[in-house]
Amino acid sequence: MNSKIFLNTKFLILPNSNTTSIEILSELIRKFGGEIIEDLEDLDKNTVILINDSYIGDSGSLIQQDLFRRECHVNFTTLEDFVHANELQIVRVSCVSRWIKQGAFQILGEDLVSIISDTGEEHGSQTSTDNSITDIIIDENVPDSEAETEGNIELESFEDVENRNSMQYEHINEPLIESSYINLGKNDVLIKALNLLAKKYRLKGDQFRARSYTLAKASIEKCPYKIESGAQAQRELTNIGLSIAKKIDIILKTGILPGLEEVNLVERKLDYFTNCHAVGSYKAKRWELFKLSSFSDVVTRFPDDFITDWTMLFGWSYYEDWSKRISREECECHLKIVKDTLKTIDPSCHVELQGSYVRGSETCGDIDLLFYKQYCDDTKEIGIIFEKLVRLLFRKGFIQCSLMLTSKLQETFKDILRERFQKCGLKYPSGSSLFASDINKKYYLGTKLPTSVYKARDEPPLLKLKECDKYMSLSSSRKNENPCRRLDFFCCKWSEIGAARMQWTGSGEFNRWIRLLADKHGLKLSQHGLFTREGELLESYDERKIFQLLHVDYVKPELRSEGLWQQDETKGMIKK
DNA sequence: GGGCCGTACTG
DNA sequence: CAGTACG
DNA sequence: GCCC
Repeated sequence: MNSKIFLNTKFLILPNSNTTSIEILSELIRKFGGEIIEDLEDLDKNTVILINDSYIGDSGSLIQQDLFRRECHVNFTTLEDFVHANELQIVRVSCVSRWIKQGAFQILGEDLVSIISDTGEEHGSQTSTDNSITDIIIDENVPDSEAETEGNIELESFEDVENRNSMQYEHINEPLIESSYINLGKNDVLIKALNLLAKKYRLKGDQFRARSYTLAKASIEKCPYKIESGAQAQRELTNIGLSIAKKIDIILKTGILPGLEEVNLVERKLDYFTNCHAVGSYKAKRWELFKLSSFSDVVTRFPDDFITDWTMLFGWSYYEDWSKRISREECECHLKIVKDTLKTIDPSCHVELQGSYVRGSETCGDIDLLFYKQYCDDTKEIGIIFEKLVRLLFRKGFIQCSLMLTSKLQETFKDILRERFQKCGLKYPSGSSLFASDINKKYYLGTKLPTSVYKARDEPPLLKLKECDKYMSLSSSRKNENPCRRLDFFCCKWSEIGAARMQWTGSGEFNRWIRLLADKHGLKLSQHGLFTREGELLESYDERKIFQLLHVDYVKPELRSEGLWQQDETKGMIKK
């Protein structure tokens, strides 16, 4: 019944395609036969350029050009040339929903967008005057300043947000609604909305409100039937209260996710920053407050931030590589290399994969390795092995960078560090220590396999650096080279192997759930074991015993990923 | 109205 | 101590 | 924002 109205048509979405609603649109385009491209190399003469409506002014031309260029994930000038040479059509993204609705791919005159720079000159200065009155600025600031001045007592009601935003962005929201022809899963719209709300509050630094939305989302994900009303959800599911119930009603009624569209430029900036290692909501908020929107902005304005938190240099350098997923096979190759070198240092030291790998994930975000020695409860000993191991693996070219140092290792890595500092115009702080301890119980590393051992599939990163930040990038781009991976070393005492495996197997949500459960029993659980409130050890060696002491059936690692472990414990999901 | 996981490392 | 990170 |  779905005609392939976009068959043989490629679409390039600008300024970027990594916002949630654009992702949904992309799915739709693919579903109706179209192809979404990310790179200019894939452009052809029939490619249609889609422009996010929030960058299109009343007259149908591009507004906020300098911002647009900065947000652009492709080189805008190159694109412009190609567009002019091949007379490509440039259309507002909101047309997609109309095409699908009408079942015909037909571009009308009013859909077309002009991207021709009025001045023809370089971007940069021309924006300051006109933009103060453009709708973008207004859209962005009104909701936020309001929320701020309300002083956190009563947050803006959902209805308010809807009134502010739905008018302007109805066309963007529209395709999410009429799911008659969009075959989304039963509660997918709700799940997506709650996920966005969680993300929004996490970026704001409101971890608890964010967590509430995460838990509510989990409840709905596990709900086997379609939710018909907010009241029903509140009645039958846990972690859904009055406020979320109201939101559910609005979404069910209108299909809109009010106030959640990508139009919020502030959130997008925060998101760009916080996806860099060592940048959390605090730093991101501060930078955003100073109107910075790229790492190159930050390095000019607050160079000290990069000196004190130098690991950001590597977060920046590997921003794209570290957003890529890793195959299980590649995880095993990383383990083998570490294991082989470990053997030459201390053959009695063991190392094993943990994290999402042991939970059986198809792909992993990073690689977690747990080290221990039989009968050895001295983690210092392993800390010393770590240091040697890191040095050897760096010399072999496997380790690219370390986000944790000791005095010896600062010496080992000093050339790389100096190069990175200088690359972004900073002076290497040769007098100061970039480490706090001389024996670390864990290491965060960047590692890369030689292609002779394993070649990872060439996939686009999930996150892209802005054009102006790319000069620092060490990500593998399209070279015949593997991406750099995040690899973590952890260690544990032999006597704590059970509790440690529990911790490092995760998931994070599973850990929080079972620790909260321990707390309800008046106990405390950590990677060091299960303890009484007074600190008396109950169990740390035998993982199954820990489960027993908490009165829960053993949960297989495969069931410890988000949302899977409470299958026998329906109370967690459905109220009784 | 207070709690929301518990720990390691950095400055 | 706060901030960031790890599962 | 939810739960006790």
